[in-house]
Amino acid sequence: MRVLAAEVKNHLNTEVEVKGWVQAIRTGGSIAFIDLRDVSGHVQCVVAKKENASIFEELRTLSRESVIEAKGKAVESQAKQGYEIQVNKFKILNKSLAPLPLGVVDMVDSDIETRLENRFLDLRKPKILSIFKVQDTISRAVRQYFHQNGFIEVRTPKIVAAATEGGTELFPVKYFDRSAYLSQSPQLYKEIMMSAGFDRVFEIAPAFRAEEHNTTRHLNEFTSIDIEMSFVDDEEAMRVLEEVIKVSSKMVIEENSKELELLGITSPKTDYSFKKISYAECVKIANDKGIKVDDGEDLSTPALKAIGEGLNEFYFITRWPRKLKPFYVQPFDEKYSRGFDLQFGEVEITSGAQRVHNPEILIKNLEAKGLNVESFEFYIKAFQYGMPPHAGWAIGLERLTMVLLNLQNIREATLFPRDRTRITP
RNA sequence: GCCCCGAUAGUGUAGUGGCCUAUCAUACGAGUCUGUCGAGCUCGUGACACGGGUUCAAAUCCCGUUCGGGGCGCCA
Repeated sequence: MRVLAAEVKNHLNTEVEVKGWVQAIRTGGSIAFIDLRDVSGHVQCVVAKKENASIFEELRTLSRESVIEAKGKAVESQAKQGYEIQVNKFKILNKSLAPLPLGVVDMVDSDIETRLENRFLDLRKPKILSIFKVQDTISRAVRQYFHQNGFIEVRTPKIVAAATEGGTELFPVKYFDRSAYLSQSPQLYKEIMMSAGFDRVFEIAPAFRAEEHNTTRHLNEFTSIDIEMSFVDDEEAMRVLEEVIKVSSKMVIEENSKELELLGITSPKTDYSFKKISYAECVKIANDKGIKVDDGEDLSTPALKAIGEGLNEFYFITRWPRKLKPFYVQPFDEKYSRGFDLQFGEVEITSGAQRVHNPEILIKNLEAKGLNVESFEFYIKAFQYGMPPHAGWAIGLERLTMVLLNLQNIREATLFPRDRTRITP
């Protein structure tokens, strides 16, 4: 019966069997130690030559990162962990080649490129694994929250006929004898689900953007956590968003203390204030800090840096000018909209809004943005037979992971990032 | 789409026209060692991305190619 490395301490003075990777080998003339690592952690295994010469020989000639199974008695010892396994049975399940393309526990760090090229090895590092354990907690927390609050999980098509929002570039795909695109966002479909009467939906799914951006916060394929709610306004959507983030960071703190420590997050913040700053205020703040922004112009990265400076904190930017937001965003007045962004420092985490629910206004907005109304017919139709008022938003899972863990590059928060130059591994 | 930068052993680096037969660490290999845990010690293997040019002389300067990193725009 296999025991995980982290569980060995609960089986002292009994025979245990562990399976995993040989992380380190330290040999003396007649005693050999190996650190065996699995998903839970690592444990020291020891063999003395005089007690078992053949195992001793086999152990000392192993290559690092080979996969083995070892049986023996778990005992208290002078090992750093306070216990170890005295191996009496041992089997190599698969040898590793040497030297390794990158060291799993070496003193020297590798470049991000080397790491991503050899991601299977990079991911063996307990610290890197921790990122994805935390990401798992986040997605579990948001799912749990949604299910507890009346949301239905849905799946919308990722192959679409045309651009949904304009603006961003799409990846074309061949669809039999027609051309189609990879979906940039489930926006139109989750709104149609409001017309369908599902009341509240969420979807956690990939989104594809064909922009040739080359930054530490953009991916060409990312995971979008999308929601849409009927009969609510922008304020309620922001309240739900705030709760979702609080609930997930709380669960991370509760369940991932070991991982947070490995990642160097010693005192995770819990009391985010979720201040609301209007677009107009943001323009003023940026200009006061010497970053010129004209009223009505989009907030540039330097402007967002100035606004987010020193704010190690989530905050909303609300009341965006209508002309800066997509056609489906509900107007607030002549000039402003009910669209909002959630920022963490300079990074945009979420974009959301109360949506237009009146089909005439929708058509007017489409025309005003220069979009082809005909190609949105399937969508507009859903508005013409009883569409409730609704609001929603989308969070980038990788971006959320990134800011909660203070990662410097979004690729760190993705197993196999798809960026400007990478489609493999 | 625009702009900037980089490429030296498996990994990460030093190097600024001659002292480079290329530094150091780590990894790897051999040896040594009964309690290691970043093991120690001895010895060894191993690299200037590719192509052209300048020069008496190029890792170093120039041009091109390839690969990569980053900033802006845009966005999650």
